[in-house]
Amino acid sequence: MRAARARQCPFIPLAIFATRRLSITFMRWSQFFIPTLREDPADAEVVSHKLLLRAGFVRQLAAGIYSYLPLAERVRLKIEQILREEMDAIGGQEFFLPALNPREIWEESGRWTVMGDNMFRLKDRKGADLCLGMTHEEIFTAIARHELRSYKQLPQVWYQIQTKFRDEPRPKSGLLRVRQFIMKDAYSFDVDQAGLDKSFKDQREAYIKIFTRCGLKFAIVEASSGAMGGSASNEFMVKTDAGEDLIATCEACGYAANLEKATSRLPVINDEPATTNAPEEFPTPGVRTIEDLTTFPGGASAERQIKTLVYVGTDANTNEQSFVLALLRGDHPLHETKLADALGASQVRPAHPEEIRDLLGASAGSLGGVGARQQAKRAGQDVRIIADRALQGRRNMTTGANKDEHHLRGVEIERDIRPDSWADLRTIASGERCLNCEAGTLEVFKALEVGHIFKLGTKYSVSMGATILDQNGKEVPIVMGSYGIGVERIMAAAIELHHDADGIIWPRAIAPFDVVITITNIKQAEMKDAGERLYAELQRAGLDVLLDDRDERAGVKFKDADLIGIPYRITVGKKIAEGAVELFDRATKQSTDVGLDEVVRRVQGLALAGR
RNA sequence: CGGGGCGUGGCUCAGCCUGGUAGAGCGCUCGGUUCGGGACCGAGAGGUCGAAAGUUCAAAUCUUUCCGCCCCGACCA
Repeated sequence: MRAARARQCPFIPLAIFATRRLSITFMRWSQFFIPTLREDPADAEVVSHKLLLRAGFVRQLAAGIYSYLPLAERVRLKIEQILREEMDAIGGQEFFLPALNPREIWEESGRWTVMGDNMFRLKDRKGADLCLGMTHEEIFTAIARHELRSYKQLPQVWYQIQTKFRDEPRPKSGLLRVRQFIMKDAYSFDVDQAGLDKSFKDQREAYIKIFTRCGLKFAIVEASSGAMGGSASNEFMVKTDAGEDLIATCEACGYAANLEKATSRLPVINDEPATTNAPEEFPTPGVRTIEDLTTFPGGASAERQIKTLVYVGTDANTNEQSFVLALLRGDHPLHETKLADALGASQVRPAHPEEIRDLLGASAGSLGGVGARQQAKRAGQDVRIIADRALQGRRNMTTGANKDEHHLRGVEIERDIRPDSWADLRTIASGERCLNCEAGTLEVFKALEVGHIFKLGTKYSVSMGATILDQNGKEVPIVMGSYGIGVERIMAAAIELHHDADGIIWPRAIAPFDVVITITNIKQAEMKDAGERLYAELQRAGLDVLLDDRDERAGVKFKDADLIGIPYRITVGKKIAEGAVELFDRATKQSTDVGLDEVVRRVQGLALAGR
């Protein structure tokens, strides 16, 4: 641990002289660059953004682009050190790959197109296309395919801590959603699925250690793999209203999933048998919505209706677009990611009104699955019908007739519509029963994604030709995994979780300093001398110490110290006459008198306990 | 990309509706008094009012275009 700390502050172990000089020069508040602000900056909305600005950690350069000032840099280095230690502990080897990538490599995987406008692109002087890396599957795979030949070389776990670029449609919330950020991304290379399972498990356990050490409370949830491809993925989520994801958790059994994946148990509905053996059309003038039809005479309650949504999906492999009808129970909202996943689509969008009319001959509000295929065929189109599982076995339902202001009743889905496939398409809601256990109820929370691990499988190795010879001398694609952590998001999440009205309360392991010494009156020699002595002793004890030697009133110093969130403060004041100082705990705001001879040991014990 | 808001000293904002040539608080500099929870008094420095074009005798203020930033939505490995 000591060696690790030394690496983080390269000058310390080199020479005693250097240590004293540099430290004494740069860790004094009077010279250290900490531009605190008295008022909340106008542009900041979320707590972490406000505090990072106010406490002098960051400054904004452009939308979603931030400069990290010395305090933030120190936090960054501490987080990265934890990342390195935990990656190294599971056999990870650190790389450093280019952020500037040629177009060709991204075309091999197909993601030059898939990434769309989210990718920053540029041309060099010769006119060749380049991009700024959003993630590094392609580049690592390119190295693997050239250099890895035999199963004997596997497994490999490669990682880097690198800047990523994403042209977010809407950067927001300070460091939570930015266009340039630092990511620890790791990639595993295995011979087979069993190897991947092991690598994935190693990463998962390392992630638990990392986030725990960083002072975050988090949930591990099942998630969609999305454009990354692959078979399984887990997200590491911090519950906070500043987050943009929604997750569902079950207190009873610990089930947790992103809403894009979450399922629940619904009460069984026993339909009355249909009175007819075919759907019956009836006029519904003025009815446009599910709601309208619930109150229309001869209509149906929402859970007895079939909602029909027309989407256009882009195939993830061929990039071809096609129409799809998504069928849900009338009172169930669609989750678009679930639809995309079910279709194997890279993206889906609602069809435009004209497209709908051309396809089905009616407008939204009167659409239905009955006869939709034939309608589409007449229009020279194909349409795939995919139905939510909650509709399975339902009969005597009501839905649109594909004829404006007409509906059908007595619809039996399996008989009258015969969907091409069934899938979980609906968005679940808080309070629904957990599917994973008997007793639990699901709660939905807002959460911030701080890490995401994927079982990629052979998506990249196949498309990019990364193969090795297995034990039988047979050429097989390498089985890959991909594992990311957002460094700034850890920083911001820690603040979202740990702050009060006075400012940040850093978790000890990632605080920019372990302790701040506040000399209440710098002009009093006795206080100043005692502060200086403590400063030197604490540094010698291996702590990161900030000495507040500014010629300011005590109140200003206390406010600033609280704001920037150093876990411990030693106040050198009047009690110095009796040989005592105060030890202030930022988190609990408890202050205790401690003898000068004892304070170094006390602080050392407290601060290092958090490592 | 759709909707909304905002751009005025370093920061937070007023002035704009009703044109007449720029203000406050905080911060900063100097002097003095203070000195354990963002002190007080006095004296200062600091602004092409986001940019361009237009209207006008005259534009921070009115008009047009553009740029930037924030929020909601869409989107989001």
